[in-house]
Amino acid sequence: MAYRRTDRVLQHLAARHDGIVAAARAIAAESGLGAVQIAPVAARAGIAAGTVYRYFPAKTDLVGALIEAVSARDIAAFRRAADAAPGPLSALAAGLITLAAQALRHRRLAWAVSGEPVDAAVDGLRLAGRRALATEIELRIRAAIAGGHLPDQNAAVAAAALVGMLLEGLIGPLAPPPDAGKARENVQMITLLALRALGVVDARARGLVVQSALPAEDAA
Amino acid sequence: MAYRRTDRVLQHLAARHDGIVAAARAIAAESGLGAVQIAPVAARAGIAAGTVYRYFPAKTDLVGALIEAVSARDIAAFRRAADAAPGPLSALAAGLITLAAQALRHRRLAWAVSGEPVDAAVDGLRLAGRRALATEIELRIRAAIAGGHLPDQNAAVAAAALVGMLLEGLIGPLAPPPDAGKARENVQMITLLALRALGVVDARARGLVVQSALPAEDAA
DNA sequence: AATCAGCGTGAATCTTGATTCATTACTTTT
DNA sequence: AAAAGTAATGAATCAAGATTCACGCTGATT
Repeated sequence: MAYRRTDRVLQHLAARHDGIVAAARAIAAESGLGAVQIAPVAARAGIAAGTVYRYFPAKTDLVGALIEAVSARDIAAFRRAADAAPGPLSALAAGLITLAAQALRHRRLAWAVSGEPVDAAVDGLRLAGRRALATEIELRIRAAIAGGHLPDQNAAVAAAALVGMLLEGLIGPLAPPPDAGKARENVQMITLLALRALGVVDARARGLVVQSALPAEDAA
Repeated sequence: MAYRRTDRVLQHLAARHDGIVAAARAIAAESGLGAVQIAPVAARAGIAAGTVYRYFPAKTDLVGALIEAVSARDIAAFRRAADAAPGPLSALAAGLITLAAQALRHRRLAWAVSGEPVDAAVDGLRLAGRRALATEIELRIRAAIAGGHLPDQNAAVAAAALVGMLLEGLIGPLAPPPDAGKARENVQMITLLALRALGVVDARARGLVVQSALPAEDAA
């Protein structure tokens, strides 16, 4: 017997694993999920195509890992922003504006992970991430309703609708072109729409949106 | 010289053409755009695979025709409903509720044509249909703003956001399951969200939604 | 240093569908 | 009914990518 998996080896394996996901992510961010193909990913990660299969049984699993990673990041950002806010309504506002800003910042990637056409198998994976995000939003909506800050309504449907609104309005094919100058403006506009959709009156919604200044955080 | 294209022949050709599109549409409605493949479409249309190419230079063109047909129908329905309404705001309400109802009625098809993952080429085609719809909505939003029924806002972004909201909220992967019993309820909920998003206050929005009874029109 | 287990390789193989094209079957014209 | 031109056919061809695998390489163990 030889070659026990020492720490060093384990670490190397983990690094490879992450490197592959990172390569996939980079490609997705640049050219969409469709461009996430084994050969290019491997090339980018500096390994052979076959090697990818030592880390992921199938391409679907790789894409799944990629989607999960991105989703997790989005949800964490939403939660962080919401938790830092003083009340349920501003929590929602902060969370939504954070999501919107994030989506816009990593536009291509966000679209790849949540909207871009791929295939049925991948779609299932996406669903999980998307649902997790919707659930998170739903929770906050419920809280705001409970606190009397929003009219009573079906929080699940509202959450789903908001997710669609954000995605399509900011990064979908209909969204305004990525004019850097107007990014902030668009984020605010969408957030305003979202808050009003929930039943916040115009004036109050505008106030909430302006209040929640976009933090300039970053991360690929 | 022989075989001039008589009426009879021309008619036959047109029927074939339509039959192919219809077959594609049926398959898309049942199993999504991904299932729209030459062989199955041909089989369904009762012809050989090669024949499809006598009518469409490439698969992309066939899919394009399908998408265009469905989009046109949706836009016509929206316009009809909006035109029949008494004022700009109720026109919007009626149009949106019609779209929502239509999407829900032909759920699979609507998703195939507007949301389902396929490939980049098809995406371009979709864009046209989606954009046409958004433009139509945008127009109505502008009218309502001009009439002082809505707060001033970026109508283009709002329209895009609404389209996303409707699609995701009703037929996207996050949408509530197609519980026939609650269909009407969901349509109303989404429409309510949409109107409020535009800045209509809750109470008024609810009134508009209830007013616009869903016409029981139909068409595959 | 010798040995061994698992890692890495990348060319070859497989799969899935779109697309082509030589051939056959129809329609129309004379 | 023969001629002449189209339409339809569907098996064969192509293309794009995912996946496999026999073999060489490396680090771990003794």
